Amino acid sequence: MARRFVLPSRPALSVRADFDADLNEQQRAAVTCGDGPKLVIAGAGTGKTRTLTYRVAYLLSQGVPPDGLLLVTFTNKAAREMVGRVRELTGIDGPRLWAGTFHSIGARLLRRHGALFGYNESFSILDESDQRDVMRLCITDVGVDVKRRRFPAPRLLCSMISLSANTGDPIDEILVDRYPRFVDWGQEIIAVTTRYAERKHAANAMDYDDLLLLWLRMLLEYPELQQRYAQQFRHVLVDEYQDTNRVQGAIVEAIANGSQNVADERTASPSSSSQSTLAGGGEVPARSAAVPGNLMVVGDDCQSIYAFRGAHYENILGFPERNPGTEVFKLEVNYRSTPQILALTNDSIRHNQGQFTKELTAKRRSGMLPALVACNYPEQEAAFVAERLLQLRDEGTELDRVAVLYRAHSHRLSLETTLLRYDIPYEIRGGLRFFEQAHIKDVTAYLRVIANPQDEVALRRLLLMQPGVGNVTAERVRRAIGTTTDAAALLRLLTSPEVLKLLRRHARGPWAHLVEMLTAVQEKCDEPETAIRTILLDGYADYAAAHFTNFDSRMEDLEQLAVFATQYDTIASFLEELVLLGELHGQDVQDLHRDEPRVVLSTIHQAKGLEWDAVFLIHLVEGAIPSPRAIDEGGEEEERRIFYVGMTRARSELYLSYPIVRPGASGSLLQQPSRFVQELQPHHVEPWELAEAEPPATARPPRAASSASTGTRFENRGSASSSSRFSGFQSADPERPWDHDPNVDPIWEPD
DNA sequence: CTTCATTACCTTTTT
DNA sequence: GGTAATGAAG
Repeated sequence: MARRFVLPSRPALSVRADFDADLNEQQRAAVTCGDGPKLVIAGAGTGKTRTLTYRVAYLLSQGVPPDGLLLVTFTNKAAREMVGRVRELTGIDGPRLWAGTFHSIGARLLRRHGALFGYNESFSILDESDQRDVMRLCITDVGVDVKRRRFPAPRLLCSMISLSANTGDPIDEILVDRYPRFVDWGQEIIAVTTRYAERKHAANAMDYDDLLLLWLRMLLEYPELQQRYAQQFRHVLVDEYQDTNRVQGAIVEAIANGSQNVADERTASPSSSSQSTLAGGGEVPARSAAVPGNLMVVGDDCQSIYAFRGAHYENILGFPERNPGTEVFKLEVNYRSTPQILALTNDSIRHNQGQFTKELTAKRRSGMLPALVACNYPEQEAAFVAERLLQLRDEGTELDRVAVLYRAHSHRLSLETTLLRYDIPYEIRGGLRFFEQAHIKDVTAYLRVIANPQDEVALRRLLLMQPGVGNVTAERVRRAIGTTTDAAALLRLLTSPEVLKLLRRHARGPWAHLVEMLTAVQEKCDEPETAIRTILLDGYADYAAAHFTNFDSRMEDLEQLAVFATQYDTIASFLEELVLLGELHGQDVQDLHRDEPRVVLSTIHQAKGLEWDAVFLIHLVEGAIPSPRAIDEGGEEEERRIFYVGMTRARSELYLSYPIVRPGASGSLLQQPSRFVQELQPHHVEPWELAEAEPPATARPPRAASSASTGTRFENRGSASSSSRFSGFQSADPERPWDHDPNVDPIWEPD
């Protein structure tokens, strides 16, 4: 028997947090509760983040060591902010908290334990376009007779696989449910996806889903690891739990309940249960919930908007049943929005069934009624937003405290051109990601090949950039090289006679240059910034000049990439951040230059968790929201939740607008306002009437407007800011958007 | 074999 | 506007 050694309990930290003064009663209850499973239902604007950070601070103050906490957030940015806040509250200098997204924590653990699944610690992480590249190769590998009938595009195949991974349903089931038109291709699709897994594995590369799946497999198939992490992470906290999927739910429950489950897992043969589960899909096994651990999940079922990527609404709804003894906390005091906005959002979400009952009450003072603005055309809607933005700025609301939100990226197009015309500075969130642009991927491909010499995707990218090298040569080179885990060995292979003889004569000069560049990068593998600058100076700048029309802006991007890279000590850590941290645009890079306040343009999805003084929700028409394609996925209720999330971002002013006419090539279509707008009780909103000022004599009177231009201005009747008037469109460019389409008939009549 | 041009098809939301 | 598949010229 081992000797018994008792560790003294750690001294409590000097915590600056005032748990009495800083929190309301509901928050304090959640922050200071004891052990066991906890579900915190935190309505929009009720101080969810505050509660979570104070909970962490509280646990630390109770002597829980920093690395005994696992804090899972929805974005890495949120994790950084929370850790910073905890640092302020506890006075701990850089607590070694495990905080991050599921994906980044998964990556961190798999760097350590990936060998269990045949990966080494320098595995690459594939983004979506990498996945598509691999998938395209797999289709040719399998030799699908694409001509016979339309075979799903690589992009579709990737989303099938991803959906299968995140829901746990096997591919053929996914086909039947979501892609019935491809059911006939079932055999081939399975062959291709199998090949995809092989290629990925051979490249020592994981995709996003692997970071979750392999993490879960690690816990389920290796009970000693499960036990180890269950003992280390005595407290698991999960934010935005309503948007977790089955795999993520299983991961946290496996950790939180690991110490108890170990006995079960050992008796039940682990290989039989878990392998079948994960290899081919199938059910994620129901966790045996004998003695639940310290798992606190925080979320708002009303804000679950990620079903499209496998978010499992049941995770949060069924949490109390799955975890007996769950204590449920509710945060219902809203600090964000005015009572008027809250009344409207409560009214809207009431139309959903199946949710935890809660009624948010407002803490803030009374404000203006939310505005309901019917517009003729998208361009008029955009002009309204632009004019109102200028007014708000005049009234003292800076543009960076305002956001314009929409359901889909495409809805912002007319707005963007209008803002340019008005010279209103704006910032777009999302859309194409920084690191997914071709020139960024080109440059990082050099780094990837050095960091992970097996990275076939990156190597292939480099090869195809070489003159005289195409698909066929690239594939031959890959075969000739085989697999190496050593960068130096790879460089030697690249210059070996076997490889060189595959090249055409005129390709050999550039080839030598490629190898030189890679060698230079290898020498700089501890200085990502220098490595990037070397690549740029040694040749990529020339390549870009020859291949891109907008050479200048691309080089600026790359310069910013180099600046960003200064934060990292190694190429490996730099690359990992880059892939997992999607949003580089907004915060980290561009703000270096312009510090002028800018209005934010964003999808509702990306606005999650944020707030602004004034929010415009635009394009609220049937066909846009709810999105027709979404009806058979998350369903109407999820779309209503998206609408709800959008509205609840607003602190003081909320504008709901919709264009009535959709101009099209073959004439114009009349559109209905979104059902979510129509179902609102009228007394919760104030209709604003748009009327256009008489145009300058030089311009032709707009046809559609002629019927509506009885008044020359709109008024926001009785609102707090009624002194300001909508001044019409005189300042607009003479080239008026509604003149573009002479086929448009004035089919809209004001009532 | 590579490269360029032309075609058809789609574009909800993202780590 | 963007990507993917196809065909034709060098």
